[in-house]
Amino acid sequence: MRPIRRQIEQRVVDALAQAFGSSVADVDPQVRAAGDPQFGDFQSNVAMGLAKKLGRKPREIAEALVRALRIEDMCDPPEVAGPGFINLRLRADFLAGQLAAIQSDERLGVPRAVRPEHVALDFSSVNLAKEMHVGHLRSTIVGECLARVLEWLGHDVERINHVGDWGTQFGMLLQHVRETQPEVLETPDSFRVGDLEEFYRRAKARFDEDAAFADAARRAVVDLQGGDPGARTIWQAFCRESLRHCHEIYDRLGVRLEDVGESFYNEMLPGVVAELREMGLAVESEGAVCVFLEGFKNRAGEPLPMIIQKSDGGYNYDTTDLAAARYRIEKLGVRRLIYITDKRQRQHFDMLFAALRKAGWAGDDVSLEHIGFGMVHGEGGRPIKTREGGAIKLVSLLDEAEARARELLEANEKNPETARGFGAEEMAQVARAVGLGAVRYADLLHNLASDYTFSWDKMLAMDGNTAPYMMYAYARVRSIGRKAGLDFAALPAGLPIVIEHPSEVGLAKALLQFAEVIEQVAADLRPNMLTEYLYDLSRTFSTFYDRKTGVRVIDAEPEAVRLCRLRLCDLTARTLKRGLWLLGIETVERM
RNA sequence: GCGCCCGUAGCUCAGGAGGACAGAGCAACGGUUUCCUAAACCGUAGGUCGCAGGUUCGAGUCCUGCCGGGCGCGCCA
Repeated sequence: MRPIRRQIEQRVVDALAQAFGSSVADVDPQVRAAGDPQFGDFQSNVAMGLAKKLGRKPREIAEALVRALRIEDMCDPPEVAGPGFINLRLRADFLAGQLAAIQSDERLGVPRAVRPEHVALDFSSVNLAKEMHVGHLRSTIVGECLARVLEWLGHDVERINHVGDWGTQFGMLLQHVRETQPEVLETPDSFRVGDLEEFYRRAKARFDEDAAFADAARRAVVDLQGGDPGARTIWQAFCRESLRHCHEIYDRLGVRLEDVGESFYNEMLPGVVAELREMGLAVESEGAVCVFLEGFKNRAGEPLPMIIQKSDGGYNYDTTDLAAARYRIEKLGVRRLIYITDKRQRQHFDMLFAALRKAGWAGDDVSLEHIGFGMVHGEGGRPIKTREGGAIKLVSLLDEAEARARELLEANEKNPETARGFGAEEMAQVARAVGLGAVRYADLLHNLASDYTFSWDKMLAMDGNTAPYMMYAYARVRSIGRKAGLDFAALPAGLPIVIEHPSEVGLAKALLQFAEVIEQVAADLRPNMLTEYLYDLSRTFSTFYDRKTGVRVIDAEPEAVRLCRLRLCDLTARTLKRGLWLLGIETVERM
C-alpha cells in the first residue's frame, strides 16, 4: 500500500490533467501535511503557483481543480480557503479501511522499494591502533540505523567498516608487541591485549622517550610495507585482537559490520595513481602527486591539491578512499555510496567525489553522499573527556549507561506503586535495554548536522522525548493485551475496523503515517524524523488510552468495539517495536 | 584571507520540497486518579526565528551583505 500522501498526490495530479490538460503535466501537486488541524489533514498549495502560468486567479484555479478532484472515497468534500489552499480531511471510514487492510501486514503498510538499490554504507570506521571511544559512537549508531531502514525497505546494503589498519603508528605498536610478547611470532592466535588503550599509551611513551625504540618502530613500518612475513604475522595478530575488541562492542550494540581494512586496497593504489596520471588529472607538485580540482583553494588562494602520492612515495587516505570507492562501484556494483563521518571531513569528501566524477569512476548513475554529523559535547559545552583529559572509552560509556538505568529501575522497585517485581535476570535485561536505548535515542533524536550536548539526566528521563518514555509506552501497550487476557497475535486477521471517537481518529492517522515517514528517512537519511514520529505516536496513543481524553479499551462494549480497539493497541505496539528496532533500540515487555 | 556548518522560548532542541497566527520537551504555574501501567493526561505562560536588505502572491526556510560562534584549508585520518 502506498503512503496516504502519495495516494492523494496521484489524485491531485489526475485532477490537474483533467482540469488544465497537458500543460500542467509535470507540475508538483504540492500536497503537504496541513499546518493546522483546523484545515484538515492535507493541503495542496498548487493553485497559487499556477496562477501566473495559467493567467487565472488562484482561487478560480483551486475551485476548478476541486471540481475535477475525484477523492470522495478518501476525504470529506475539499474546501478552498485563503488565497487558494485546497484543504483535505480524511474520512474516518477511509482510515478504517486502510487500517483493516494492513492489520495483519508484517510490514505495517510500508511498501518495499520499487527499485531496490545496491548501497555501500560506510560507517563506524574504527582505527585499530586504539580502543573505541565516544567519538565512534555517532557514526556507529547512525550507520546501524540507516542500514536497518534501507535493508528493511529491500535495498541491498554493504555495511562497511572501513578499518584503519595501516599507517605509521602501526610500526610503533608492532615493535612494542615484538619486544613485550615475542612468542606471538610462533603462536599468533594466542595474542591478547586486555586494554588496548593502555597498550597504545605504553608504545607511544616509548616511541617518544626511547630513540632506539623509535628507530626500530620506523624500521618495522618498512618491514610491514615490504611484506616481511614476521612483521605481517604480528600485524595480523594485532589487527585481529583489536577487531575482537571492536566486535565485542558491536555485538553489545547489535551492530553488524563487515570489516574491510584500508590495507585491503594497498595493491590497488599504484594503479589509481598511474591511471589518474595517464588521464592527465594527476600532476606532480612540490614532489607529491596531486589532483587539482576546480573550486578548492588553500590559504594563499592557490589551487588546493588532493594529494594521492606523498613526496616520499607513500599513499594517504585520499588514495585509499579513491581506490575503495572505485572498488565498490566497479567490483561490488554499488550505485549509492554513503559515508557517515563527522562533518569536519566534508571538504575531503567534496574533493573525493569531485575526483571520482572527473575520472569517470562514478558515473551519473552513481549517487555519492556524505552524511556529516555534528560533535557531541559534554555538559558545559566542552568536549567529553575523562578527568585526565583523555577520550572516554566507549565501553565505559556503555557500562555507565546500563548502571544508571539500573539505578533508576531499582528506585522504582522500592516504590510499591511502580514496582514490577523484577527478578535479577529481568532486571539486568531491562537495565541493559534502557541504558543502551537511552544513549542511542539521544543520539538519533538530534538533527545529524547539529552538535548536541550529552546529558545523562536528559536521556534517562522518564518524561519527555526519551528512550525510557518510548519503551515505557511500548510496555504499557503490551500490558493491555495481557490484562485483556489475549495475545495480540491471536486476534483474527480480518477484524472489522471502525473509527469514530476523536482519539481513535487521531491514533489511526498517526499509525498510517508510518509508511511515509520511513520513505522520507530512507530518502533524506535523517533518523530524527523517525524519533519524532515515534514520539508523536506514543503521545497520541497515551491520549487514546487516557481515562479523560480517550476511550475504554479492555472493558469496552460491545465486543466488536473492544476487539477493534485492541487491534489499534496491537498496531501501535507493532509500529513502536518496528520503529524502535529500526533505530537499533530493543523493547521490553514490561518496565 | 578563502570555504563549509550553525545562530529559533529561560534551558535542550525540532521545523520536510517556500505556504495560512512559529513547534516540542524540560524547567515554571494550574488542573486530572472509586476506573485498563499517573513512568500518564489536560491546560496556562513564555520567541522582533542573530541584524539589514532582496526575490516571491507568500520567507524561519531561497539570494546578497553584515554581526556572533564552530570547523576545515599541501604531503595525519
